Amino acid sequence: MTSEMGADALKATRRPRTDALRNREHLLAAAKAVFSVGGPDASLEAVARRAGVGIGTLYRHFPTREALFEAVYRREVEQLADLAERLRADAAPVEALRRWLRSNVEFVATKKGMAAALALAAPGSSELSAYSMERLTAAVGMLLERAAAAGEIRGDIGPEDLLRTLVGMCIIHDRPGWQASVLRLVDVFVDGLRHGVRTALPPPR
Amino acid sequence: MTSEMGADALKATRRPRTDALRNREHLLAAAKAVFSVGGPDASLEAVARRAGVGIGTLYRHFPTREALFEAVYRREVEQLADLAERLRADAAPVEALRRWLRSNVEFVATKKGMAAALALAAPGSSELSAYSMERLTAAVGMLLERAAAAGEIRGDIGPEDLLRTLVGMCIIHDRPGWQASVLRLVDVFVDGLRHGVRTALPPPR
DNA sequence: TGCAAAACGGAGGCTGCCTCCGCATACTCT
DNA sequence: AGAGTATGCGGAGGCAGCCTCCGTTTTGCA
Repeated sequence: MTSEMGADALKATRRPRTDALRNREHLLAAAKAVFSVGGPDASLEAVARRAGVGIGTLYRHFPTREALFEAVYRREVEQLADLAERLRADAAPVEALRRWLRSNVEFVATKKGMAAALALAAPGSSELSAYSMERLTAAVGMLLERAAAAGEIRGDIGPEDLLRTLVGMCIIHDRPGWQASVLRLVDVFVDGLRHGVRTALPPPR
Repeated sequence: MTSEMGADALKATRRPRTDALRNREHLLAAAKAVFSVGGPDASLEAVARRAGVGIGTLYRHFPTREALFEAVYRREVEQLADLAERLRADAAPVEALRRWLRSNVEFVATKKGMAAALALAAPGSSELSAYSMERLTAAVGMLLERAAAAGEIRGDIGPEDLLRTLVGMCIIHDRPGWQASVLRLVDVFVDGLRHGVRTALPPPR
């Protein structure tokens, strides 16, 4: 606690062992594969087996199922966030929003079970996927606000709502050709956003 | 197969024992309660315990988790289908559609974990909830077609898509006040449906 | 009243979750 | 280079839930 640990105690901790890093990578790759097929309830022991490590090792690296999830998706989420940034520069407000949503559909398409996993994760444990939701919310929120500021869409729809709607649209589909349906739904929704700006508020009741 | 079973063989089978009927009711009530709290992965043994029957009895009545699910929801689904029928008589096409969707949100609001359960059930086993989906699809499809035939909404959105979108909108929400958000989302979507009818097809890309 | 069909219920085998701890290994310091 | 030790490994084991199977009990019909 005192003496030689001194000032650099924070960074002086030994850097992780190479085998630990290697195993961590193996686990992430295995988890991605297993969850993609088996969905959110896939066996963690199967993940460990596939990664070629013991179950104990899995739990040391990722103490909870949710922690593993979040780690797997962190990178993918980054990509989506970056895409939003790029679209902001490249496209007109509403069009950028529309394209981002469409890209999201394609992204989900490659994941199968993962969409459900992510969706269920959010409400399940309050801790889980805080990062992912936060990042995506910020990304889409930026696009939303820009379009709203430009007066092109109604301004009372929040980024969380939009994200949830999107996830919901994707979550059930498993039959071939579902992507076309969802893309159409996205267009309908975006049209609805634009429409709302004209009539101020839609007739209640 | 022949002789005295004769013509009324179909109805001549002994009618179910009273205890069997009673236990079945108990199981359905228990399942509704347990699933509402614990979500789709709640313990079936907990359901049996709550119903005051053995686990074997549960499995005899409902051979699979999905069968139990479907049975629980059959009645609730009926109510929604009936509502669609009533709205058809009472409201203008688009307004009927909007109200039905809004009622659905309120319905889901009282179920908590059940929404996720239903959503996950559909893709999980091909057999499951066939009835429910079919019934609701028919109900909302009727409203959709009526509005489309009246030329008030675009015609290329199917009832399944609409249902999935709706479920998706509801699925994540757990915080207080979420209903208001979802009701707004529903309005946005309906606006989008109406808007689409004017511009024929939205600009792709 | 008697008896067979129908239903009951829980023991038991299986799998997955997660913890715990003795053993192996890779850094660090001399 | 060598030794010492923190760090990581991995699986055994306890627990809970899933589902099956079968001996026992109950009920309805004759």
